Amino acid sequence: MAATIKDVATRARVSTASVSRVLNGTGAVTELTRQRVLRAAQHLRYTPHEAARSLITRRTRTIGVLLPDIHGEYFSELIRGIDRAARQRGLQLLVSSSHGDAGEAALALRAMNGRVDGVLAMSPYLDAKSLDAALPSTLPAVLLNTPEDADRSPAFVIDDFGGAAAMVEHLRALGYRRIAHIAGPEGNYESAERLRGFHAALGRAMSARAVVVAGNFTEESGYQAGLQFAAAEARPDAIFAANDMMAIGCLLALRDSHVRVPEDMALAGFDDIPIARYISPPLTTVRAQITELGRQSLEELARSIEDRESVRPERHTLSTQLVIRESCGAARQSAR
Amino acid sequence: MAATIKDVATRARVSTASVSRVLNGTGAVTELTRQRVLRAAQHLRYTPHEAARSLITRRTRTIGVLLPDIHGEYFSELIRGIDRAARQRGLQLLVSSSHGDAGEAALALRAMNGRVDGVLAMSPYLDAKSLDAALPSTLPAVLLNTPEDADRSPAFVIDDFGGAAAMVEHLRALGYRRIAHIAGPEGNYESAERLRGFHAALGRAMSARAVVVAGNFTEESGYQAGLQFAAAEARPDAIFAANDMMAIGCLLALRDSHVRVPEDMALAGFDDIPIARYISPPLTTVRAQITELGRQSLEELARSIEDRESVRPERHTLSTQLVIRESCGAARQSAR
DNA sequence: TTCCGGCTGGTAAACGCATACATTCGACCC
DNA sequence: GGGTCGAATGTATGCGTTTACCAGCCGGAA
Repeated sequence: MAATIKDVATRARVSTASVSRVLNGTGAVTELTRQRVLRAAQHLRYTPHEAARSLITRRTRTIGVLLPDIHGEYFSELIRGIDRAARQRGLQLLVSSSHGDAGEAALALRAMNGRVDGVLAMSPYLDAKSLDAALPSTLPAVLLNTPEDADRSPAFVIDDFGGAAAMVEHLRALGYRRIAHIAGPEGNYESAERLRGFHAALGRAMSARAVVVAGNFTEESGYQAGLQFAAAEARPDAIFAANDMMAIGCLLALRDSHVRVPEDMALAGFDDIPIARYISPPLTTVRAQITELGRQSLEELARSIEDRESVRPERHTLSTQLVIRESCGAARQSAR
Repeated sequence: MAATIKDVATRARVSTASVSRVLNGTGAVTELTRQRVLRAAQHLRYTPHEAARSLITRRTRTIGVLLPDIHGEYFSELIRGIDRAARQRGLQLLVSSSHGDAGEAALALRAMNGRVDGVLAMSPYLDAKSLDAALPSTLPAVLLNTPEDADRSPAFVIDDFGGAAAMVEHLRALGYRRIAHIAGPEGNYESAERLRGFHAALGRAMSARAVVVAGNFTEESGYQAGLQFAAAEARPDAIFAANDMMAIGCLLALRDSHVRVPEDMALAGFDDIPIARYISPPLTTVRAQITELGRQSLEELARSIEDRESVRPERHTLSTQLVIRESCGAARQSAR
């Protein structure tokens, strides 16, 4: 059994109140008792029981993080941003991953109740309202890449539509006309937005006959799509994948099919994960500020925990940026 | 204010004890009261306060994870393994990253006290004994890649020595004689072991005149080392980097210096992070079972939480495997 | 009818801590 | 020397749960 505050009090021959006062630096104490308490605590290797503590202080200094996955470069970047900001503010992170449906997410949320001061939730498959509904209504939350506006929580989203549109315009400006798209998973908000941007930038005529292949954000699905494009009788001259991992899978398929990139076919991705600039040819892509997404949403959450009144359920959109490398045959640039 | 068990009890016109019994399925209750409680709980959207709960049950169903960093492919893989195993067992993860020194780590550990059932700690800079010392002595723990054996905690480590030695032997078998090493950071256990393996496999004579450049596991440090090798008057014919990220940085430097890999210089890494097979030439490296490291250590921790008696402070070593790709000029293989 | 035993369900204590409030004690002033 | 005031410390309550223990009730057996 670990030592409790009582043990320390007994050993220091003071009351538990004094121990608490010394250890938290609250209230006045004589130097003598201070020393006595400190010595006793040290001797017993006393560490306060945080659960008991937060029960009464109503503060946990912990943020719950709800993600659909935790693996891969995208989430690694996201968590990096969250983690940095959290560490800076001395907050802990209680993470929970893989939530296929609303039920699972609700379950995870329940497990967090009473153990976190707020929740950061990414639910590209779940609209904000049902997530809001699953949340204890008093718990501050910030939503990431969520379809609709929430009633009570701020949201941070990547400008998927704008980014995709910009990329397609870039491809058109380079002269590509038969532009195909590898879409992300069905029902995913970001997939949908990127697809919407793709169509919007193509314009009505091209959009109508544009080839869109279904993918699911994995390398493997990109590979399959790539094989399909390579074998097609009317090959596209450019492929825009809804994320970088699929673009990479596609690249490998094209390589295996002896289709040269960018000479025979241009290839572009989305996200600008670190790996994008290492492959060859370096991948032209859309930079999404993923780390920044994590950082800003945590900052906002921390703010709304400190001052619950100041919270407004606004929607913040993070801009994207075209990153032109070599996979689309545009002017050569250094990959570094 | 969120609803408490009392509110539910009041609304259902029963005692809190009955509510607890219904919700936890413990103890006998009439179907009538069961329905009443369930309805009241649902109406109030009641969710138990986990902190209060774990205070009395002495169970948190949460694992504390202490890592030096949380970012990059290596840790992403590690967390993936941990997360999978945790999810399977219904455990939550309280993560804490970036612990430069023992003091910081101890602080993080304190913040976890009373909120976790056990701790998974990776401290390549910290020996097990001082970590053990910082831990509340009753808290089960499992150590990752730790220098020494712990007195009371099991440890899981990668066979860094064996892996490095195998790689160097492979390079020697290919005919390389001037083999250089880019070492990991000073004081890091894995760096030291990999360096030790490097020297051991070279044998006394070659080892004595082998060039070792200091790095710190980052791409940038690998890049700097690469520049250095390219400019050296007596160029090495092969470079073995202590991890893949440095190998990649080195590769970029060599490319910038117009040194061809593997024709002019062979290059090998360590870890086999996902990116290793995407770069060109695909990187010959040592596969470390990082995901497995995470999985197994979590499993062991979960076991020792369930049955504290069964714990023995054993040291488990995970084997490594040579992954031969193209960066060392060995027989060409498919990168997929 | 009486008594006993098994279900139900309530009462209250405990988990470890912070803190409002009460108490004590010494110093200081008149 | 008595009174006042403030600092130091102790006492006790409550945070939201679970659970040991006990009381009541009902049915069945004698």
